[in-house]
Amino acid sequence: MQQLQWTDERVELLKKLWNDGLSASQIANELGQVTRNAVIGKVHRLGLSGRAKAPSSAAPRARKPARSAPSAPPRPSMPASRSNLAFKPRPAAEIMPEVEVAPLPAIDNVVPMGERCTIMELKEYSCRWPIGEPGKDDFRYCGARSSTGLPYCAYHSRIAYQPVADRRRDRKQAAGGR
DNA sequence: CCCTGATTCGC
DNA sequence: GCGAATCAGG
Repeated sequence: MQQLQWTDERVELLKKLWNDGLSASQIANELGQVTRNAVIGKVHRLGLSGRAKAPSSAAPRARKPARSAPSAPPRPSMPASRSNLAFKPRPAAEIMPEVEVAPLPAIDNVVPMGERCTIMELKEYSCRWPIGEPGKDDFRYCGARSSTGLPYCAYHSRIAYQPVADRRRDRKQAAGGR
């Protein structure tokens, strides 16, 4: 069994993705065969850590007393389900806000193909409107630039929040007008 | 709980 | 040098 080697190719991909703003676990998934710990470790060894990081996490830590004793597992409560996946696939209904998703039109076609992206390509500002069936091979997110603080682009924000506004307005009318 | 990067240290 | 274990924080 061949040990993992940080070939120039993989290192360059690592650098690219890291500078691109992807998280360590995302990069780990992209590279494959490595955990996010490995990625982080490599990043530090390469000296390209800290990309506009808050000083809070840079606070000194007490040294570990010892980790040697294998006869004394310190964390027996850790389940064997350690996964290096940053995200698990979720049904669209879980991702979407509180909105009755009944009569939503087939909006898939209005999203520019070029903007669609996988979960790995999502940025902080990317529109998270799901397109297609979660888990399926062609499942994508809208990916278009979203407004500040909103999980969706301007277009999908309207779709997502309009029903809420409608319900609120209707309730208001029903309460007041009677 | 989920996640993030940072750090230590056995290998 | 590598990366799991751990820590500290959001």
